[in-house]
Amino acid sequence: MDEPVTRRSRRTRQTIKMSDVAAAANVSPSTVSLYLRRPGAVSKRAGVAIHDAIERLGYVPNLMAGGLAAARSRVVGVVVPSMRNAFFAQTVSAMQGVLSDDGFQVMFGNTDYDDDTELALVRAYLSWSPSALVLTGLHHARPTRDLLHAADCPVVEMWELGADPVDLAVGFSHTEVGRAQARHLIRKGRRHLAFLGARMQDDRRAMQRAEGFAAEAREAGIAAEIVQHIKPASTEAAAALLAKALSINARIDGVAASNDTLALGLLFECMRRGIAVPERLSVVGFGDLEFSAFSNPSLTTIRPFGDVIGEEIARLVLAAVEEDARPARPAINTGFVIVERGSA
Amino acid sequence: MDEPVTRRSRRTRQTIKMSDVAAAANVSPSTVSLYLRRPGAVSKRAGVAIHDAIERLGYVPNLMAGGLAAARSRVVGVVVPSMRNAFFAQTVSAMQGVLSDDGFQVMFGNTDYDDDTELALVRAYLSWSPSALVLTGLHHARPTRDLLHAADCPVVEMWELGADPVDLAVGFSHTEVGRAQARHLIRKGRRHLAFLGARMQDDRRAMQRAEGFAAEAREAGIAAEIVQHIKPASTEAAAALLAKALSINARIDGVAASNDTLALGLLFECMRRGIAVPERLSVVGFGDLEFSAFSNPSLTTIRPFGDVIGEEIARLVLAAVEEDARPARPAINTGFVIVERGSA
DNA sequence: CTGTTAGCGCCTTCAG
DNA sequence: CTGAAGGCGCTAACAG
Repeated sequence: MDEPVTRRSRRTRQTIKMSDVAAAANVSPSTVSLYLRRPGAVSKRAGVAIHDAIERLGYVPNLMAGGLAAARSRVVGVVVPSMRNAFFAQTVSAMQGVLSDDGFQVMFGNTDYDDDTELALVRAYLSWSPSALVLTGLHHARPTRDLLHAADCPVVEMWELGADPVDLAVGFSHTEVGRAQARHLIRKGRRHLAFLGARMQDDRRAMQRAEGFAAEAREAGIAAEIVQHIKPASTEAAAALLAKALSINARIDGVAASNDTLALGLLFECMRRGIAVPERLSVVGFGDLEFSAFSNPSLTTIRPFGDVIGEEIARLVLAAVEEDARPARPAINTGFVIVERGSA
Repeated sequence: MDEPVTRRSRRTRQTIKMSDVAAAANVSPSTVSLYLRRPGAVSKRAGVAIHDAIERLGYVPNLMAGGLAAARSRVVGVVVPSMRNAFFAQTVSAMQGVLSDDGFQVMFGNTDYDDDTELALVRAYLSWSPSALVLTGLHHARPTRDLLHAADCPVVEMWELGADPVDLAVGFSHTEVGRAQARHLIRKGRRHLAFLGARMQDDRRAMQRAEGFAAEAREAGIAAEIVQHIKPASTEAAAALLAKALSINARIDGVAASNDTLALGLLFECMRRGIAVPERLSVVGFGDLEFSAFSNPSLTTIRPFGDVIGEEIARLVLAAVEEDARPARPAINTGFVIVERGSA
């Protein structure tokens, strides 16, 4: 009666296969196959019989056999820097939601901002003959790019727009985001700006925002500093950045943060130091995280549409599968909006 | 010179296969296969020749063919309620990290707290002959449970410990978390407790925490209310819950929140209403989110070890694959700690 | 340690 | 609309 230590060895079970269903339904296996792929292409009678047999037998198709024969699997490989990042979690989540409705599965992996890891993941996904590959950003190591160009499936690069995508790009311009941040601060009467960034070495897109910010300020004839902190966003990073910015120019009255986590840290630091926000200092974030509306003052920030990116990609992938081709269309700009709240 | 609309049709490319590598290395295909699976089991000479041939030809193994022949794929199916939830994102991320080092891929899906979606995902994953299935929690619809019991791969249930797991469980006791929350408040001298929960209908585990909380209080001879709000955690939910709790018992001086998002909301609501935290009211959260340390006062909370859960599961899966069996061992308790900060 | 031999379960022409 | 035939690329005994 005791539970055995080992429940069941791998080869013990025998699964029901398509030919079993065919036999039970009195049709040939290829008719079952056809029914499964295009139910309409089979006579009503056969369809019903097959459906019943599947139910009765509890048939589960073997997707590896199917994929092998078709030289294509209903798998989409997704590569993100980090799933712990709420942005990408949201996007991947949304993508998975619409893809799974069409019977597609997502395989995903984190690169942790490492090019070699990205390459390894792309290699791994490629060996599943995926229906599409989705990567984050436009930058990839050379061998990765080569693989992607040689891949016989569509490649989607997300969360960044720019020159020379492999196939498709879905996202928005981070330069424009930076410009929007600067523009907003200037519109609020701020004349001494700074962009504060945490761990921007790893994050090309944060860097692009900083550059857009600086360019917009420059064109408006306003000075703007870019101040960086090596370590990731935290209360300490925020404190260090604020101190550094103010020491460079004590008159700074408007700052953009590389992301909301940092922006929130700045808000708390300001509170601690008795710096009035937004009277003395305006703060603009990026990301519109869950907590950005909670703070006091609440955070003015930029909202990207991470879920839209995911859905849009899913739609593109589905369309590409339909056409059986790698589309080369203009990129899709999912845009962003500025969410005006208390801090700026 | 223009970019064509269609880049490459699916069947145009022909991939190089194992037999090509074998020919190039002057060995038989099975030796290549063996080399790929157990490099040590092949002579040095052959190994080097094969390695070179693979590099030179840019061979990418076809994992579907391999999986079909082996009746098993190096895929782990992971089902979570929502990837947008930082807890699960962290766990899945950690799991993916260690699994991919061993050449395993994770397929993941969100259930959005829906039993039918969970069933569909389990079905889908099963058709890939996965090395393991990882689900969240111990509760599943009947047909799902049946499928899981019949599955010929290990099944891991995570983020919850309790009676009757399918195979393995990795997580901690939410009842104990609730008890710890109550105990902490009592130790701080609080005598009028309440557990405030947002959207607990969907979240069995939050409910378990509430029950543990109430049980601990009861055993200590202290009154404890459980107050619920239908909608998910937000500033509004926090305000409503606090009002309701205080209207039930104005003397309430210690509250536990079903999660940190709600707890943070409570902190802001207290600030708004001029309720001193922790002097007048102590607040304990659950989750130890990124922002829990940021608030002012900072949030005392319970830290689960989401990443440890993920790593532990990965290790179990790897071990089970090694043994080629479904292990039936005692569950793994990853525990939790109370992080004492300003709010309680 | 290496090669030979059979499939794995399904898809995809192609006839009927 | 249905069935028969062949093969997708690889693994897993087994024999040498």
